[in-house]
Amino acid sequence: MKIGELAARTGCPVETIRYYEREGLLPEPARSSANYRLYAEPHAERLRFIRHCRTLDMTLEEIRTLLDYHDRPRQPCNAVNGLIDDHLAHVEARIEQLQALREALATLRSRCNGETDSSHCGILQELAQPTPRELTAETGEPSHVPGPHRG
Amino acid sequence: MKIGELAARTGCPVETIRYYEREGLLPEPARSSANYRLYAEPHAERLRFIRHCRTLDMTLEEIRTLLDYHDRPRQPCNAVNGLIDDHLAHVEARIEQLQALREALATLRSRCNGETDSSHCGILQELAQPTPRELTAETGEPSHVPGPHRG
DNA sequence: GAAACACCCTGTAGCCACTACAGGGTCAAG
DNA sequence: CTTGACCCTGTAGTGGCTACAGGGTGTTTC
Repeated sequence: MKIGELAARTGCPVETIRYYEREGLLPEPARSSANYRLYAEPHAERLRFIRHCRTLDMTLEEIRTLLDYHDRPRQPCNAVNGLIDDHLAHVEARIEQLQALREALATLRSRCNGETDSSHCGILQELAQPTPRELTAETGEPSHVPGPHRG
Repeated sequence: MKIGELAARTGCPVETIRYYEREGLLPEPARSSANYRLYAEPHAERLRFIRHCRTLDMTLEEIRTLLDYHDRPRQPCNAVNGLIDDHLAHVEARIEQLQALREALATLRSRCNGETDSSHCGILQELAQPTPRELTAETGEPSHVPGPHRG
């Protein structure tokens, strides 16, 4: 099958498939006489594996590691457990951060008393204050889970 | 004060201050005879405002909008409320996504039965399956809140 | 007065995981 | 023979920084 069909079957954009190939996550497929990429079922399976991991917000680096275990199955799988555990910890840490954020935003939101003139807006006044310590504090290891702004 | 002192006072790295200036969030300060940036207290206040917003995971674009209200205070502040509400909604949506993610990861984690050989690892087998619909589904508007991987 | 050092400057490239072109080739249908 | 859908490579852009390279400035110390 050509790249468009693979894309349709897996729900992964064509450009992203080529990107994964450049990144070495997908092997280079065969080519037709017109230099079109020609994929078979194993490619589709591997791509589904990658996309499944991506919906779990794993980095490409983490996925590379998992694919490595997948490709060389004689290794012990403890490291797979460890990778998942670490990732789970990252996600949980990020949830806690975002919950604190939600609290802070809700408090902020309650500052506005309905003045029509933004020079008296409590939200803007609050934001002009230095950031409270509990939001500034380093939370140990970096979380590696993105925040609220994604396409 | 020079840029290093401003950085120390606000906890914002020097490079980031220059970046905010390039982005038009901080006005261009006066310069010394040696072409060093010279800041005064209003610059520090504005920078604290920006950093406070950033700890609330607002985008620079959102912050630009808020600064606009801050700078031209005769405008009504309803839009400020709206911006905060929208942002809060993004954060809440992202929390829900991450909670679903946590569930999925926990389920995945439970798949490993302790086999020593990764060819029998239930986690890898599970990941090789197509992504379940509930994780694939489009959730309406994009969330714009980052996921679990951040420095 | 010179050397060491901390600080400052500009400009550019890198990070991640894509996404979006530009500029071209291929192929089947009408 | 032209339209249109698909494919190719390569490059640049996204956000919010971060990290240089390659230079200038200013104070301190020998």
